[in-house]
Amino acid sequence: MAAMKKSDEPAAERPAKAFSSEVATGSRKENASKQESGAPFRSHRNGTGPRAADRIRASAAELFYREGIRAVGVDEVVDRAGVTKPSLYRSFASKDDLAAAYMRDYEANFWENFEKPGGKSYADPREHVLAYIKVLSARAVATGYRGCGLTNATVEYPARDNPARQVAEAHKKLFRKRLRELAALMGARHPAMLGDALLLLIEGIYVTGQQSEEGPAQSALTVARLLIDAGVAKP
Amino acid sequence: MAAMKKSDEPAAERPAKAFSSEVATGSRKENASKQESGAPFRSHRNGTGPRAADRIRASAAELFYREGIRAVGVDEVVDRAGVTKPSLYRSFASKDDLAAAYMRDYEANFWENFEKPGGKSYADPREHVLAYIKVLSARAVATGYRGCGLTNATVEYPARDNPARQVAEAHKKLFRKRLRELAALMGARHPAMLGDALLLLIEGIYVTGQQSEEGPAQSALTVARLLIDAGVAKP
DNA sequence: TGACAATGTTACTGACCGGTACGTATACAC
DNA sequence: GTGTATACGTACCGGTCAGTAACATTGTCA
Repeated sequence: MAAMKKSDEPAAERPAKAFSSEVATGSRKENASKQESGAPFRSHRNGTGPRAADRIRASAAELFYREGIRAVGVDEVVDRAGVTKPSLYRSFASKDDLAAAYMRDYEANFWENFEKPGGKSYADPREHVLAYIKVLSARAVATGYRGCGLTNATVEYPARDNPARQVAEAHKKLFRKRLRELAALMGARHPAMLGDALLLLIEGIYVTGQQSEEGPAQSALTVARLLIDAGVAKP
Repeated sequence: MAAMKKSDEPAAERPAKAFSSEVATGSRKENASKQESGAPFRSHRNGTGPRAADRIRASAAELFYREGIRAVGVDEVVDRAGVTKPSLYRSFASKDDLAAAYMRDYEANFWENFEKPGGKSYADPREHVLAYIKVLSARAVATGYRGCGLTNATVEYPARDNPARQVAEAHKKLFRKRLRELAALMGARHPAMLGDALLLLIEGIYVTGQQSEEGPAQSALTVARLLIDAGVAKP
């Protein structure tokens, strides 16, 4: 029932380029053709190419992110992964369990993106946060942006006991804490409030970014600067 | 195919107390019991109680808002409405069409709530926006809050051609325009930017409000004041 | 009273969905 | 080589879903 295999491969936060899966030896390229028939995945585990479970994770990551979890059936996931349904249910107890694994992978990837926005580390917390928001808001106004997978999951699954939602909820709690921490490091007069302000702004970017291109995310960086400057200024 | 009956009864924005439907003569009370069997709705249109289509709208509004559109089947909608499936399909071409109607109803209700927050009109645009955010953020930290139905629909339906999404997208465009307008009336130096800042904040409230109670929405009113004051101040 | 509009009743369809029973191929141990 | 564990596929199941067909029933209004 509660199998819960451990995550070792982060899911995609950016829409395209989802497949990665550097777990197994091989490094087969997998361009996003709806149903690759050329170069069929050699079955029965012969050393080249990722295992079924990893292919499923990658397939689920891409499909769940782009179309939503509820909208995607397990058949579509396994088809895209080039495996069969029993392979899915050997590694995951249920679709809900797969969705939870997707959430964990997504979260791991999120923290990479957040802690090193644009691939760079930042010593200054202010520059750190602004860099993240800059990268984020650029992505958010691009075509096909679908927001934060974790946020979207809380919208798709309002029930508290849903496994995917639980991962997402826990993450959001952590994220809030981290932002407050960074606000404190900035020297904010009210770190909790500045952290919350930044969180509201960031979640606003996530969600408006998928409502339309040319959305309000354009203004986000300026707003973030304003919030931070107002929050750390001497009274 | 594209029937699209006109809306005349707004959907609920607050979670509880969804049924209203003042269209027909009667005003039967409808407390939210999962499957009211007492006082069965007198069928065949006898003058008391709302028509089938209205009951369906009300039922859909409550269920779609609380559980999400995809999560609710048409059977559940008609069961709760106390009508039968053919009645649904006599008034709505498809579930998608019903969802679009739900969106239109929701939007009508939204504008009422937005233009008269707490039931009051405001001459001062600053007080107007702040009043809305005050009412909103209070609701957003309450148990069972589910955010904005229109926003949620854009998350549930990423495909641009989905009828419900189209209503939601159009609404968000209008809402952005309205906020920029109010920002201009406040005397903002950059009305477009202040409007966007407020939009990002409000959408942030919607979405974080359903992630947890005690969320960052607590700080929203203070943040809004800060944004407005910074945006209208003399340079 | 009779036509009509609105609704209910029953039963059905075909597609899809999550999930599984069971057989099969490969790799490795000995 | 044979045994065994592992990784995978084939084929299927029962349930649910959106949507429909055909007909019965009731109230309204002319």
